[in-house]
Amino acid sequence: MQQHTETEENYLKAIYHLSNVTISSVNTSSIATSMSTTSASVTDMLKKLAEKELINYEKYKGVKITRKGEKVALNIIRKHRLWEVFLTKVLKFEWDEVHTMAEELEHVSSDELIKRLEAYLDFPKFDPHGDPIPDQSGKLELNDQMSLSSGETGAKYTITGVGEHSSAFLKHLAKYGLKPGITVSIAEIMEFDKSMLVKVNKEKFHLSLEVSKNILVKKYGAI
Amino acid sequence: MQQHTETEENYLKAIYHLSNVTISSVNTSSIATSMSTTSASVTDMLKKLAEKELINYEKYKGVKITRKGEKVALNIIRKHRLWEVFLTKVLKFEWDEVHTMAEELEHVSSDELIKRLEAYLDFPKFDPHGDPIPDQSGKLELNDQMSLSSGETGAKYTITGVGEHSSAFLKHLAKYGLKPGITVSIAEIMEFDKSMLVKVNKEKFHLSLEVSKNILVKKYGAI
DNA sequence: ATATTATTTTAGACAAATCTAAAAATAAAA
DNA sequence: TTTTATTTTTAGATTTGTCTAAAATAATAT
Repeated sequence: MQQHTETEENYLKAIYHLSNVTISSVNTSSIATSMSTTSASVTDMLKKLAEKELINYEKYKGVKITRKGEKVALNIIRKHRLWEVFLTKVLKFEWDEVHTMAEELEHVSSDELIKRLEAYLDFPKFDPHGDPIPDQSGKLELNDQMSLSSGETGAKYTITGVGEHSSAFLKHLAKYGLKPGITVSIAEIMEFDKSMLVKVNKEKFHLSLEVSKNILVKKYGAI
Repeated sequence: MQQHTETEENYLKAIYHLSNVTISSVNTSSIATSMSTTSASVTDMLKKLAEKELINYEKYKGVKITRKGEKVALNIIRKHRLWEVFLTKVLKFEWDEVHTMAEELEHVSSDELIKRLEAYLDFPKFDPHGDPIPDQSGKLELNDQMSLSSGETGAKYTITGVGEHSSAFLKHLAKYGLKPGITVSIAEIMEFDKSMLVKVNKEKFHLSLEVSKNILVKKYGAI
């Protein structure tokens, strides 16, 4: 069952994620960027993945992940997110420091281990960043969230996730105490640069558009 | 800090274990056997480990682990055993099925993760097989246990560990419900083959010398 | 449409860990 | 002390994933 190398799994995960933010097919250089490697290396790997029917690949025409490849990717993502819940909920790590550890743990854990871990954690539906956790068959609950940047002045929102997972961004949010579960209200939206003033328990923060764009929310009370 | 490959770590672990059951230096072929590989591969790796000063190696003369190498080995063993406790105590796996999973987890977990896991598990001193868990500095509590095979007729003993960790042996013991913590009394020792009849809560089992030799115990009440 | 630029692929090399087969060194036996 | 047997090491190949530099293809601009 577990017939893929760690590297193959990482490529599949990257391709899966890129597929969700790409209109047509995923191209070589975007994979190279997200994997911090060269296009030449990516091309080599694409051949291997296509050989295993995990992706559909045509020379010079980019890549589409197959049903089979998607299942593998979702299984890795499932493991990653469950480990993130374990690290924050059980071992009390901060939500902005668990990504790298989960990145390693996701590859070593057997399906059976993960099944038990999931039960032990009481079947969480979302990870600490608000991303949905696929079930054993790969199904995941869609979280119909909006970007804080499209909110209205005076309205109240509860943070449900983030649109950017870099450590730098997460640490930036952590400084303001912003994370999933926290409720904010928009006090003012600046006309000239669309930056906003938000209120969190009496404290006010100024968020640039770049930041508010990547904060995902639901209307307060809509959860 | 974590500058060694997984393979190097596995070799060090094997050499460390072999050192504890070997009078003089560890030879190439015993390492090859315990790693299920060839002597040629072992020789290659020994050069690499010697280069890093993790072992002392002289051509044709075998190997001695250095202080530095021992620290690395003990750190891996620490991780392995703490994960075994987690898998049995928290995820409710059986003691005879956790070895392989721990073998993978031991390499991915950072020292910080393990420190937190250890605290969460309430600083266990022994793993599910009765083997001592090294602390952060590599110190481990010596368990002064004896082999059940050297016990006396009529005496009562509590199982504290095993001298053999193969899955086959552990599953064999599991069939009789024998594991660390269980108390047995020796009903009879057969003269001709040193096999023994032991009593566990009113049930009697016949154990061959091969088996009783690898069951480690303490006198009942001496814990 | 042709020239220029950007992207993608191939070719050839490299490092890690492994293997088989042959050579060298050590240990055991005659 | 030779001879024989065993163990260990070297030599040369293989696999996986990577790289650089060059060639091929596609996209853009004039």
